[in-house]
Amino acid sequence: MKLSELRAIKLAELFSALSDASRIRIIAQLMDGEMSVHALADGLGMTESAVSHQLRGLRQMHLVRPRKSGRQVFYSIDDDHVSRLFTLGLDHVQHG
Amino acid sequence: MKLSELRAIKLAELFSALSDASRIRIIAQLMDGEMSVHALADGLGMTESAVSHQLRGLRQMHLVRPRKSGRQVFYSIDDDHVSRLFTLGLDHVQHG
DNA sequence: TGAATATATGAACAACTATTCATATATTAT
DNA sequence: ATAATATATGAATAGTTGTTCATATATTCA
Repeated sequence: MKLSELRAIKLAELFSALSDASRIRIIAQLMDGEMSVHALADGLGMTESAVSHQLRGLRQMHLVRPRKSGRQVFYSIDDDHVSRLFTLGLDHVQHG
Repeated sequence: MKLSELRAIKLAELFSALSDASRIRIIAQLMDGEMSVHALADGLGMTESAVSHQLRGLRQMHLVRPRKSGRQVFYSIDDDHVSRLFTLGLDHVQHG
């Protein structure tokens, strides 16, 4: 398959966004519906700063989407591709 | 979604294996069929050592599979999950 | 306005990673 | 057995990354 260097980099960046256990756990939480940064941090036992830093990367890759409400920001899975990538990966890990 | 820490790590490791442009280009090449290490290195403009190092990681994550024939080793995509992950990711990058 | 809360961000540091170079192993041919 | 070829591997190094800590911005409440 012919793949330009630029596109290879973009694709690698996408998978990089999913290449960390903390981010995976964030996505897993969001699979059940949107959540605030605070709730995510609480649920995962991470500092809010660490979660916020990670959400930034996920946001930039369009894997999660923010919705601001008052002083809270609720994050959710951005689109269907993301949950499909996630569950497909999980499949591979489970009966790989 | 409830996800054990161990499973989160495994999933992150899977995506990590796809988180580098060189490895993505290797996979892209293999999408067309099996190839020797030498042919991969030639086609990608990488040293055979670098390719071999990367193939090791891909092999360990069961993303590619080796077939030894004489002194050559031909690599191919290990299973269907891999090509599906690859094309799904490509989808997201293209019309994301 | 001022205090409190929620999130974001920059800098710094430790941990990890991809490549290169040198070398090792394995297979084939002479 | 020796030389040549294909691949693999260990060590070293440069570059990248995730977390923490301190601080900044934004919003609500009194």
